Amino acid sequence: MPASPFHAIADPTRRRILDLLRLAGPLRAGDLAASFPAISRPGVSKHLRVLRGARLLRQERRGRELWYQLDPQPLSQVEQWLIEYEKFWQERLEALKKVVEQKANFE
Amino acid sequence: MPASPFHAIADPTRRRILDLLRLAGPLRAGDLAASFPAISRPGVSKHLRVLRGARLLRQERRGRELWYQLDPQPLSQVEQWLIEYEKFWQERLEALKKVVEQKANFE
DNA sequence: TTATCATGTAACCATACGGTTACACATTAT
DNA sequence: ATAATGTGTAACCGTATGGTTACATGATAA
Repeated sequence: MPASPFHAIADPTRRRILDLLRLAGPLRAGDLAASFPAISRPGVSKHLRVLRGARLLRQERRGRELWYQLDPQPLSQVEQWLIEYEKFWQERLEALKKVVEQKANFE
Repeated sequence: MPASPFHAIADPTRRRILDLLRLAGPLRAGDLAASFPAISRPGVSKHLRVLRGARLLRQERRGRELWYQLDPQPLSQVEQWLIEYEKFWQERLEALKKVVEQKANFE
């Protein structure tokens, strides 16, 4: 079951992990764990597992180190879903604009 | 605790509820429940509660009926987060393009 | 070869989640 | 007044989630 990206990004810690990889480039599992002093290393490791399940991470083993890199591709699924809502609220903005203009004509 | 939109859209049933409201316009709680034969009415009601908590729904009482309407505004929070990733993969595509062109020069 | 390091996993725990049935409460219909 | 309708909530249940500590494994360092 390749977990959905919607579920993967629901957790704020997981979003921060993705942000770190996006901003800092590839990082080792230990680097990531060290970035979350409030959570134990295995705790972070479990989040990495979820992100891997959603295919949001690529991993490369270099000796005993494991480097993680962001693969944003599955996020396009979320983006696709959101696009329909952008259209929706664009229409609502258009409607609002008309109402405001209408009102302006009366003042 | 105004639940985050990230969490609200993590569940597929809740996404379908939002889709219904987006496509069909305002609907009564009962209409929505009827759209999910596999889930009991209180089950759907609990999903509505979560969506309300994320401020994704506006409700209007009309007699004993309760009409729900989509308010997509909080989704912009998700959109904002995603935009940074679009930039990121755009850059990766650019890089890929260059690599491919480079390769073409050698063949 | 032995110790150390980097990492994942297993087992466990408390809480959240998604579902159910039974109930409560207004509001409309009879 | 009483019945029926529309809706939310409480209590409960099994499973998932996010966290922990202890352990296993593979790769470098001494």
